Amino acid sequence: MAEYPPFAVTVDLVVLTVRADELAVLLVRRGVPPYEGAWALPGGFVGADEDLPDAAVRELAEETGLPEPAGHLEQLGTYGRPGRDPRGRVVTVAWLALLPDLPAPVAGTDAAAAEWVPVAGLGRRRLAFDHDRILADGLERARAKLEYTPLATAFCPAEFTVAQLRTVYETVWGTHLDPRNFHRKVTGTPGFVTPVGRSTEGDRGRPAQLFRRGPATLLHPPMLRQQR
Amino acid sequence: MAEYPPFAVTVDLVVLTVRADELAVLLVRRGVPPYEGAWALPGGFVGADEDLPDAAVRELAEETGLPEPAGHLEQLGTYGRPGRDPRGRVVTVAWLALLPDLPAPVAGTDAAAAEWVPVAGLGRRRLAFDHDRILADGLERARAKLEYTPLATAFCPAEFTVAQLRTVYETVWGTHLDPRNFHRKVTGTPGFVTPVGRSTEGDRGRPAQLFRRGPATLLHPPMLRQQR
DNA sequence: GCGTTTATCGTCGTGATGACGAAAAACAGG
DNA sequence: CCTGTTTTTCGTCATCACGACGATAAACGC
Repeated sequence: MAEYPPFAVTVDLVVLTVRADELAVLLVRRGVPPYEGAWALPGGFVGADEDLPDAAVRELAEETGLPEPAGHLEQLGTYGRPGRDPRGRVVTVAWLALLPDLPAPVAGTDAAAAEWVPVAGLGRRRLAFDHDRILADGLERARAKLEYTPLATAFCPAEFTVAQLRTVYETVWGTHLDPRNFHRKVTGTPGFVTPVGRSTEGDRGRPAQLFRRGPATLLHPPMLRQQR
Repeated sequence: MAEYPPFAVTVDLVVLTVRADELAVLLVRRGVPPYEGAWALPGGFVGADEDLPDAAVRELAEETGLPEPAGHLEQLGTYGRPGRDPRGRVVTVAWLALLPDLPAPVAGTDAAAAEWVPVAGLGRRRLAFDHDRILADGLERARAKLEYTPLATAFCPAEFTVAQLRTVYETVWGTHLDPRNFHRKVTGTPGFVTPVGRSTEGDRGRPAQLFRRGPATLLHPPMLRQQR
């Protein structure tokens, strides 16, 4: 293998959650060069004998402090433009994680502290390396996948109401959805959600039925955002 | 960078086409160990100063013998399980290419000759490395993307008839579609196809209008396969 | 008891779709 | 020239999904 150019391989994570009616991404502030002091996606190098999904799960656990989160993790894409890392030829495998709002504070074992940053407020702020592009791709992937998969449930706790699920769609898409039509669509799509049998109490208004995510892996027909 | 484990990085291609009413994948027969004599996806190592898309385009051109094919190329996923290549730690970035049926014979510059192999006939035949899994992922991606993108046109020549496009869908999905409803759907979806103005001649039956692919990048609403 | 809030059920019109009929436009063969 | 065949293209109709609402149910605060 010595005749082939050597690469370093990293994993980077686009970790999204919905908290306080805002879509937020997990970012770290870099404490060492390059890009010292800049915001960046959490990530790290892949071990010599480590599988790629294992490296992503390990980094996710390190950054969120949770052993086995109930969310969703999928490969997003791989970025390897020469010069994207001034330290050398580094190819990064980016992953997209969708998590429920974590009650535990985010404090990784790394020196750099991680923070939830609302994506709406990122504006013109530049991330380190090519992480702007990776984040943009992750957001687009998440928004698109809500349409034809039940992945919005990954943003919710294990048991949730239809209104909570609707808030996820509205927050990720930045749109407003009719509560009645949304309710009909969610409860009418086979396998999307399954009723628990209990209801919420103590909130304002009529108690809502509690659901868990259903067995469906694809929504037929999909939940389309209106395009106008 | 010396403190981080070194990897070799390759690109592998899932190149699909529709020919003779069959979905076919471009495969090469390996001439050197490991997996000597086995079928494998075409691919190769990424250059020391080469971007990943450039490497994929280069390999595609080498294998198909065409400088700039009119098809579609997108990143499929990255596979890096330790042990997937007996020569060492190799991470491969897989790409999915959809091409029209090439009139030119496929003869790459590599020693190993490339061949179109119908995917239906692959059956229990094992490909080298983890290429079975990569091919399966590529097929699933292609089938899914026909639903909500106009990518079926990538399987067609620059000018095509509605019937040719329908054959693509039927071949990739393995289903039968009603010609009248398909015609209504294709011509009624804005931006899917644009009429050329001319028609076919010499074929059997009524001459068909010729179309080019339209400007749309997403199909709204999507062309759903019936699930029953 | 009453207003407020939220969840859930209905209704109605519209547009997309599956199933299918029918006409149009070419050709082959008598 | 006529007829049958093939394929494209246009219509029709019932059904279903969906957007835009109205209406009711079930909690709470006062």
